[in-house]
Amino acid sequence: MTGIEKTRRRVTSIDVARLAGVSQSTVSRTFSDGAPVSPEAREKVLAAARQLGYKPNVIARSLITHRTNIIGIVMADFTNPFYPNVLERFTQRLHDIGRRVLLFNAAPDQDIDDMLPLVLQHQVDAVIITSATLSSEMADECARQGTPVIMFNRYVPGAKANAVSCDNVAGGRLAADLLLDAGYRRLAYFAGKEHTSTNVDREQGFSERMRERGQTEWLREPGTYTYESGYEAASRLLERDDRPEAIFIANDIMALGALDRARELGITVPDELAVIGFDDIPAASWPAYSLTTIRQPVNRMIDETLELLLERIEAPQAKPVLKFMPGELIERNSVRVRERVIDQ
Amino acid sequence: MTGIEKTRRRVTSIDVARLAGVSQSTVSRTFSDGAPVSPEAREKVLAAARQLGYKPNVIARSLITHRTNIIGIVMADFTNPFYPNVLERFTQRLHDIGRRVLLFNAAPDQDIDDMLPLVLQHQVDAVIITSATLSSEMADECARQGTPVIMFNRYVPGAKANAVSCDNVAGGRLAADLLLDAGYRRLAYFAGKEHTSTNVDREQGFSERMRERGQTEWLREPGTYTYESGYEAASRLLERDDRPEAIFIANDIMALGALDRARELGITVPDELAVIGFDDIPAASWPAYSLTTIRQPVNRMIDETLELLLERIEAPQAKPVLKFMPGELIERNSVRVRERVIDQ
DNA sequence: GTAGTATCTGCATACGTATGCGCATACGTA
DNA sequence: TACGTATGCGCATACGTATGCAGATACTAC
Repeated sequence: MTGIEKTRRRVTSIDVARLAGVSQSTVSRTFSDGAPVSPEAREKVLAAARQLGYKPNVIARSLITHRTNIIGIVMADFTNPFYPNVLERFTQRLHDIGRRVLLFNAAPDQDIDDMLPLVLQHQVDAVIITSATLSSEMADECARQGTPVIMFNRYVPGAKANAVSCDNVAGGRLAADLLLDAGYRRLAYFAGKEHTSTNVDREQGFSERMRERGQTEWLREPGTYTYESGYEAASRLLERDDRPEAIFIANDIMALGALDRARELGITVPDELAVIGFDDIPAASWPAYSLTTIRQPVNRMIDETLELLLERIEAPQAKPVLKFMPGELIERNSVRVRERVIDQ
Repeated sequence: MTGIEKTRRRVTSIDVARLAGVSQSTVSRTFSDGAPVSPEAREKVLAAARQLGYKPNVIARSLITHRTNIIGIVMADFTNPFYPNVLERFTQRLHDIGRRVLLFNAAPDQDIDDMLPLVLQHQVDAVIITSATLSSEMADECARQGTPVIMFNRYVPGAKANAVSCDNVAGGRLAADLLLDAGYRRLAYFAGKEHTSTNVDREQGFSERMRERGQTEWLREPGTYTYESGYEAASRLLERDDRPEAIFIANDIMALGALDRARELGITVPDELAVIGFDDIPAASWPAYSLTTIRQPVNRMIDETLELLLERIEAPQAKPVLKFMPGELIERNSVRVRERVIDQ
């Protein structure tokens, strides 16, 4: 090209100003939207900028505007296919509204509280935390500093932090209803990670509804929201004499593990065993599984999260909000079609 | 707490200095590793910082050091389970060496060239591009600005950009050998996205080896590296009268789609049909599929990428490098065990 | 003709931190 | 005691941009 071979020094707004014959302020204004610049000045600046290959330095800009346009996202569980999907959509949507994503990966059992100060040092405009929770002290710390925090798919009942989540209690009730309506009686619940709000709520909804419908006993196996834990829970339970007829499994990826184990044991689904999961990950619809599940309304949850996020960036001190969105039953072939309900 | 209720103004190193009775420089030195500070001064500073809740502002720091400790990662294909895994490991490893990740999501057919200027504006120390390629002009632009770029799992033959990739040609040869050794003769190749280096190389290796071993004809179906495209390619091919005995499929997620379609059609694997994939994603090892595949050495590829990255951050003008790492054949049950080779 | 308004511009300063430089102090040596 | 060296410190400035303010210009209205 006609390349300026300075090659070394980075080009700044001052260089552009000099070349264009205007002040540095005018260059700055040319690259800020609303600012008043005459068409001629703007043109000279843009030409000079093009010639020098100038791009505004967002670091320097952030320092003075106190806005980075960066959103911190803390993500804990990449092995569950539900979350990469969530991350992708968040990233796309945020990109479209001019925000960038600073990604933090919390190790499975790492305390988020250690990670958050690192996030805050970057002066992010807000933080989204998925599949992990925050202590109330840390939530307070963020509030004090004026950085909004939104938890996605988790919440802490007491804490002063915003959260958007699926209505997992209602989802658990749906699952119980579906299995009972279909005529299954010996049921089981495969738990996800203990003490997570998703697991607690799904189990609570399931249990509530079971009792309301006169059921008092069912089996329970612990798990960790991984494929392997679903596979192993199924191993333990399906070789018993009193093996269950139907299982509500706390998430889809565990359910796939359980279905694979059932297949290995020659147990046919849904005749000898029904399985219902939670999330509706892509693999749930694959013919190999055709998993009946409760779909989380991911798009709406993300919409709500972003809306809340933008609100809180404007008004950080507003009162924390919890939003719950209903899940949707997706019937496939891992639960037999429900009998017509005659009595009751 | 005993909380200072200033609540409004953000606390700076000057505030800490005033409270600690030292200069702002000393505060700065206390929070920079190698700098000389007396133990007493350091203690006073840390106490004051704790009391005020001070955390260094990395934005301001970057402005003057010309280092952000941020690595830009551009990721194009979240739906292929291979990549979330890669992203997770990159994020972890970078975190461990004190770097953060600024994440960019390129839409499937979006031109990366439009996205890169946005990345560069953030003064990232380096850029990693996965499952996407860069024009040579953009590569030059990055070089000119002194920002190293490394492509992961893709490369552009002519471009002045670093790349780390699996040796896909060798992988394609492995696949051909495995299928021919096992006695399959009517073969097919299911292609990934055309014009990607992964697809071109895998197909080239496969074709080369086929010809070397006297094969001149095989089938070919186009695809896009998605589950659906594998499913559909299988639909088209498996209902023909001359359907193939064995398929080399350009990646695992497509192979899962093909296996599911074969199952629906009642075609037994590996007796009536063999399938070999590429990547070794987690689902490949699930009993439902038990997919024979060529494993990419992800950990070593990531190690190499990071090593190269750190080198190039120190010396951005060094000559671009291409690194290829061999894949490993993982034999499961989607290809029958190979016959003992008698003649030849 | 003057006053008033609207539009644009440059000056100066601020954002929060890092760091070269010169000085002060402490220590060890002869 | 005098000197050299090493260490710690504060001053001042730099990083690259945004923006309040006042001055300049052009235009309108009276």
